[in-house]
Amino acid sequence: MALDHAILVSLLEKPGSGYELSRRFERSIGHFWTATHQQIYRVLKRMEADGWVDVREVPQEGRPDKKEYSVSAAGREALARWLHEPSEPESIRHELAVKIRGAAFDDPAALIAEVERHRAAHSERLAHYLAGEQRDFTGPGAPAGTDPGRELQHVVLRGGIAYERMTLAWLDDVLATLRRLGDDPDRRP
Amino acid sequence: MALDHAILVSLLEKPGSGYELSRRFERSIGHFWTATHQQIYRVLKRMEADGWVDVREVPQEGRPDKKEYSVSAAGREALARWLHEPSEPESIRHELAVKIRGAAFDDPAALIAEVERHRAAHSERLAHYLAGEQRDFTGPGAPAGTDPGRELQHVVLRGGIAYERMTLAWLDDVLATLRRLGDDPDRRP
DNA sequence: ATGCTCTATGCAACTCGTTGCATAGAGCAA
DNA sequence: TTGCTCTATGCAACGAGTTGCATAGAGCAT
Repeated sequence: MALDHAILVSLLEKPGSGYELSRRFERSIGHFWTATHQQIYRVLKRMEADGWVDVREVPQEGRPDKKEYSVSAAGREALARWLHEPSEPESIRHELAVKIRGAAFDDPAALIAEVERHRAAHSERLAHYLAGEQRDFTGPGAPAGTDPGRELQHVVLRGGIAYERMTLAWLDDVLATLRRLGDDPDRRP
Repeated sequence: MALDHAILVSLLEKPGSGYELSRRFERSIGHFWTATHQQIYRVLKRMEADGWVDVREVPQEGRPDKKEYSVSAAGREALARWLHEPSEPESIRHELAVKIRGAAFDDPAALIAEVERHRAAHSERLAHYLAGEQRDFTGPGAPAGTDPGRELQHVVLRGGIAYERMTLAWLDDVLATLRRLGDDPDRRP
């Protein structure tokens, strides 16, 4: 149940409404934790009932009013408790890997287009991460200083960048393998 | 619902019982798709009802009888259909990344032990993958030849190896960052 | 004898996550 | 004026995944 805690972290970085959170989960937080607006609204409601967050009705002009959530003292304690709990190393769920092994029982070459689509998506993500890094951390216009929060956000982003680079290299390896199998499945030493 | 297809792939590679599948999902398949025995038994039952797998009662000595499942023609077709469908690039869910960003609102240094635990686990996994690669693919005793199935299993394993290496390097980066923040959070330019 | 682990299968209850749909006012374009 | 998109919140139903428990015979150790 880490969505609760991901929301707490995001609200500590900046208070906001359910809608705003769902937008954030499509971008920065979403790079390492996804959630739909449905999940977010439901969890916010539960956390409000548990007293982990405070709500403030914010009237707006030209758009519907919103409920701005912020983390309460109890919420901070819940987060601290979770931070001190050990957690299991992630187990990956890589659908594409299942498809690649499954391709042995179908036509391996038919997977090439699919892998190329994935490669393009990861290439785009990498470009997006690198642009964000320039903008927020390493570029000339980026704020200077050594705020711990910023440094930690940066190291997480570096993880995303490393992940995308590794994935691109692997997908190239996969493509080369699929092409080799498609080329000449028979005449071979 | 890729668990269905992961099971089909595993059964095509080698028929087996629900119990055997759950063991496999702790090892080779489990490196990129996890499942408990509960899930596996339930999905096998559904796939049997849908005619995707055939069952054979196998009496055994010294241990309970088992049901050996194998993929039917309808199951192969279902797998082929899925292989030709496009799928979304994975969205990662990295709990540790949430914790790292959350550490800004607690004590960053308190996370060091946790990150070290993860590092040790990934290091062990890498060693396990490398041993498996030696045994099955690159070592002197490994079977020669260019079976497409083996080549595809190998490229998936190379992906696992690349992932673990990347993760280890990133965790070292994370540790260095956490130690830097713990060292001297005050006296700094 | 007693308890432990391993093989082997399964039910029941629960939480987590997804999908479809609904509401509602503002702004904008054809 | 009709339809589209954006902000903003939410219900209902379903499917995926987890956890706890139960059964049951074989082998092994104390």
